Amino acid sequence: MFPYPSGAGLHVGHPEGYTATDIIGRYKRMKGYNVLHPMGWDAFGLPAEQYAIQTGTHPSVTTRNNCDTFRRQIKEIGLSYDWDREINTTDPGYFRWTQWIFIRLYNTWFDENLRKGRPVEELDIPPDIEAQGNAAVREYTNSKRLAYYDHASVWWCPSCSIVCANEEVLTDGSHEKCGNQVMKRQLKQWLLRIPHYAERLLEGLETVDWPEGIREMQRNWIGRSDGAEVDFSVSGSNLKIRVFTTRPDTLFGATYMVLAPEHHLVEKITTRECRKQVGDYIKATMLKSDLDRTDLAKEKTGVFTGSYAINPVSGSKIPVWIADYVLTGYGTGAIMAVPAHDTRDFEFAKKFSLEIKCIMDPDTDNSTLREAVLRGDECWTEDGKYINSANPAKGIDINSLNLQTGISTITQWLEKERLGEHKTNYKLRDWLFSRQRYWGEPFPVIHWDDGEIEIIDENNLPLLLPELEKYQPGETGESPLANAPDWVNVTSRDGRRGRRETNTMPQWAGSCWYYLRFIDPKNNERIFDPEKEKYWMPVDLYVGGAEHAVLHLLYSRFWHKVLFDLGVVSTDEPFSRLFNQGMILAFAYETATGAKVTADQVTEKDGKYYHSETGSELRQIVAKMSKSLKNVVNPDDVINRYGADSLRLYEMFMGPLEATKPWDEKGVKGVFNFLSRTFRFVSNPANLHEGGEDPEVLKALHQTIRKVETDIDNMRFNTAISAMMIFLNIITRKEKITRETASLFTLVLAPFAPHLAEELWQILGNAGTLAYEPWPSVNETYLIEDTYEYPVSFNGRLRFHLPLPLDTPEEEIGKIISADPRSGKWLGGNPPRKIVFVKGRIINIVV
RNA sequence: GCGGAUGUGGCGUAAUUGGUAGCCGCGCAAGACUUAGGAUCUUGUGCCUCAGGGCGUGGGGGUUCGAGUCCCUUCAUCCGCACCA
Repeated sequence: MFPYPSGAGLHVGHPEGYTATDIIGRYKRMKGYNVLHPMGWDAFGLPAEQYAIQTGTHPSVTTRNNCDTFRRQIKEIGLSYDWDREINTTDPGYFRWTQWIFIRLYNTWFDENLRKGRPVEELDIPPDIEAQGNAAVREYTNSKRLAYYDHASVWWCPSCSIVCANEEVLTDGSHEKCGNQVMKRQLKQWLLRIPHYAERLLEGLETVDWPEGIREMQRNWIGRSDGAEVDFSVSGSNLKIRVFTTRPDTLFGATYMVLAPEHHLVEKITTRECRKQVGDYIKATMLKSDLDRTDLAKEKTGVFTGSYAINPVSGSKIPVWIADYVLTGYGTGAIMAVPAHDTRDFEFAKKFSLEIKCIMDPDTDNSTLREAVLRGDECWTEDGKYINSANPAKGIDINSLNLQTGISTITQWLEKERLGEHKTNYKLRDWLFSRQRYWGEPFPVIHWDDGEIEIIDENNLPLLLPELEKYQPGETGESPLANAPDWVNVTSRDGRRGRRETNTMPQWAGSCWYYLRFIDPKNNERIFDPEKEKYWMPVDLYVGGAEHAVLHLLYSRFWHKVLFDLGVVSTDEPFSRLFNQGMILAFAYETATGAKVTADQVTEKDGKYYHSETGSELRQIVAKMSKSLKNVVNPDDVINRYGADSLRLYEMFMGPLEATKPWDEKGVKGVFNFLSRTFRFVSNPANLHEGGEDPEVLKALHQTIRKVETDIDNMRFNTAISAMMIFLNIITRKEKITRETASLFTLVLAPFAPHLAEELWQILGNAGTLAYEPWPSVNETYLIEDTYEYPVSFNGRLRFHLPLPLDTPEEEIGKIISADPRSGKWLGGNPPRKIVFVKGRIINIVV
């Protein structure tokens, strides 16, 4: 995953994944593969803009400087990127195509029958819409587009005058940048209809080689749930309240209903007597943040509307309440409450003394619990046998059925009676796709004064950002782009007036498709050459942090599927294999009062840590690297002290790539020692000879080649390095190896420590670079063993070792063991009861 | 609460996937070389030990000739999600 080039430069966490793919890239090249290993910059984003507000420096200047720093640092690490393919999301030659994709989204609708996106030109307009004229047709078309413009409720930070993404709002409802409370606000926004692709996004997860945890997180985020929608009529009116439930089987236990405070029927059904309390409650709800509303520690709240609904199966009158535990954005924004069999409804019913009617005899051995459930004193959400669940007059009876058959029986009945229908719901919501910022891709959109939205012709892309005097956002929720009237105001040839869209796209936009542009980064005619796309896609290996588990990886998959439906790309999924590298933590030190101390001011003595100047004792903690903890490790410092190869090697030697692990400079010293010893040994002519190679060295060499190649294939770089260390220890003991062996070992080391390996390659008298030398092939004949040192155990306890030819027949083992003088002690004069012999593994004697 | 993962020496970790627990590295100890060592090299290093051995992979139980690995149970830590009906 490409980085956001921050002003702070790289920390040692960045090169972890980069080194891993670099090793694989170099190794695969040696194996003869054509490798696409590129790098670029996800360079739109808020920090450069905040800096512009403070200093007036144009974000492009800040961005360029930051990219220069990142590029320099990455080059110093020796990452073998193809720099001809470098891309930058802020480059007009790049974001022109981001805008192009937006236009594609705008001009696409989702065909539910074919389950794919199609151009809006292919959208059938229903005759009754057609008959209503152009405006109706336009509205209908807009309601189908994957990108649409509408009112949306967004987080707003009044202190920064800026809209915040959900992830920028902390748990206590404050803005992470300034600490002030954010509020909800209605603004006209661009949204993308990602939920249309929910099912496709779920299905695709089954086809990719991704970590199970990430796939599960995406499934949870998409949040498919199957159930039914059921209509409840309001007593004394012809209004109907539709609810969504995953448990239609508990309909007989529905003793009240709850609407979300924002539900459109609330006003209509609230009786005059209840108007004040309902109004007050709605007002109070609006003031609460979403986070307050979902806080489980808080008691449930709600008020009665004064109206009753009719339970469609039992015919009984049940009260209708409003409560903020029912969310407006999910399902129908209304529920039937079954307190006996839903924990949330149970809590609510207890608090407001509502009826709790048990309709299921629980499957449990706990008789106290069972009786409590039957009395309505406890809540039961699992399986059992239905009771009180029949209404002969309506022809429905599910008594004595279990949960699974109960759900299907009652759903079929509901559909037959036209009271409801089977329904699948998703948690996934429309994606809020615009931000009130300057430093992002401008939307290629004009809003004409008559309300029409016009998309700029794609031949006129890119639409560039205007130059600004000030980057401060407007007071009213307008983007800083509103400060550029010459840019914003447009007049058509026929005199029609309009304004350009002043929102910009979120940072996700550029990163949603960057992997595609690497295929053909300089193409000015099209987004990429389709032939090249077919050649390279899908991405064979995508390495990045788990923090992008949902957002980036879900958004990318969504865009990719739309592009696939439109025939722009040739694969349904973009990333065949995903690997998450673990986070690198670092030691931090703090004084008794909690003040943080940088590592260079810490002295270690007898396992304790002291401040170098004050001498006071410090506490060592392991934590994520951050400025506030003063524990950020800069790769520049590591390179200055130990060299780039040591940095690379330690990044990989620390532990498994997927593990979270703490950075420890002592560990860098370990791999530095290994590289130094390698250099001293191989570069010393006294250690090299031209004769035949010692068979033990040959065997060790070929074992090492085998181990390193299988480890690279499995992304287990830590054990590959360990194998090379073992080989060095062996040849150091042998004191002399052939020049040939030294060269082959150098090639094995090359993907990990390319700088040192090149140096050794030349010292060994080889021509040119080793970068394109073929990877050494394993000669199996050197690996064949004829004897094996068997561990001999008695009752599973290892007692001694016994070297035997590998072709020793099993029948002879007993004799050999009995004949061994060491056996007597463990046999204790008895014959072995049983001998377990596993060829080439172990011998175990049961006494 | 739900979901995912992880628990192995003083530390980072390894273990042919049911077959010798602790490879490799750090640290530590002793020694060599040295004016010197935060350089280099050698040796040792899980714990206990009456020196024969015993005990050891978070705890308890089980399967097996044999368990870090499989099963049951329990505890702890980390990461996600969280009133989604």
